[in-house]
Amino acid sequence: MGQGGSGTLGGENLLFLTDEQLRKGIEAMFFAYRGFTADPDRILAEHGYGRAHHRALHFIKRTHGTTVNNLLNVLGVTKQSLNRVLRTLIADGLVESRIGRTDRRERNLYLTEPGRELERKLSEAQRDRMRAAYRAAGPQAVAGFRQVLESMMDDEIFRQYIALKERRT
Amino acid sequence: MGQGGSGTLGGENLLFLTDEQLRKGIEAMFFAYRGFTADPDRILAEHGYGRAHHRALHFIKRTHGTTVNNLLNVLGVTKQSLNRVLRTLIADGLVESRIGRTDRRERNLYLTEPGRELERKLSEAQRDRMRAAYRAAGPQAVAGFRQVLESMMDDEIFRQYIALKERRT
DNA sequence: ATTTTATGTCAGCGTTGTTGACATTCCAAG
DNA sequence: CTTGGAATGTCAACAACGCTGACATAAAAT
Repeated sequence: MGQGGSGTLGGENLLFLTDEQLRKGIEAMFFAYRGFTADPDRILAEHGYGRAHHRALHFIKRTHGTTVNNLLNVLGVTKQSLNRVLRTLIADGLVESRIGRTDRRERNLYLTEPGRELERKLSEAQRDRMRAAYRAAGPQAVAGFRQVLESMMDDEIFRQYIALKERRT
Repeated sequence: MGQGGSGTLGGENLLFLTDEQLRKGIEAMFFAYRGFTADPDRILAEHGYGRAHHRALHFIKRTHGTTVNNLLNVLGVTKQSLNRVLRTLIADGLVESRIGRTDRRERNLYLTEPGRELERKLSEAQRDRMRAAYRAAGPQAVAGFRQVLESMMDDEIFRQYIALKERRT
């Protein structure tokens, strides 16, 4: 949808896609992503963690009881890489790993209370920045922002993630 | 332009900033950034380089003759970290490092022809994806996209970069 | 001329990505 | 039931790229 109405989008609407415009978009993405991760990074550093720990905490919270396998599909890293991060989180008591009931090879992952607390702190910092950016830009800009981001994702990965969430209900 | 009409943005427009909406934005940022870097990453891997090399090539092209010091301010990394990357690029003949004329401590950095060629290949891959996303979302969405990204940056870093570009003219 | 400051290089460490080897568990074939 | 293969997760070792510390060189200040 939305592509049918190309009649209103004349050739002049494609002209604005100069290399210079695209370059500005690319650089904006680079600088913005740095801002986007800056606040959580500071909190993580205090705890001796890195960005990978944040991602794990985030998605374990999002999909309570998920397995290691599910998680690494979403995160797009190898299980070995994820495992190192999980090991420290489990050792520090932020994540609980229970052996699967139906399949004993699987591990179901849950946040403990301390885990939820740290996740909340990280999320809040990131949400604060996102909220400030949203407010400064306005609702219409936000809609555009989301549209462009969703077009920029690897469709494959994204659909996988969506499917994963739905499978869990 | 466009920002003057804040009168049309009532309180109800702030209500949409639920935690759930913000979370979606955060995840979109995460997935989109992965898509954003995926194509260049593949090309870089073929050459035995990483993302850091891409960033260096990009900004050396953008600001021809820039110094190491300028570059690491833009990139937001330590000079030691940047140096490792620069060393390989110089050794491989993609970047030329000339001793500064006015200040012999400085090194002015330039892309060689092979350097320009790789940079072009990387940029094109990234621009292709950005262009596709822009086209799919439409001009208005693009404007919003840029607005939100710019609000999300660390002002300090961004202003530094802008100032840097202007100082160079 | 000597000390201080600025720029860039070299060495070594930590996080987090990678591949390879392996233990455990499940399931299907015989 | 047993055996062989597939799936899940863990352990080990390596590479990319952040970081701090130590240092050489050049410029600037005293």
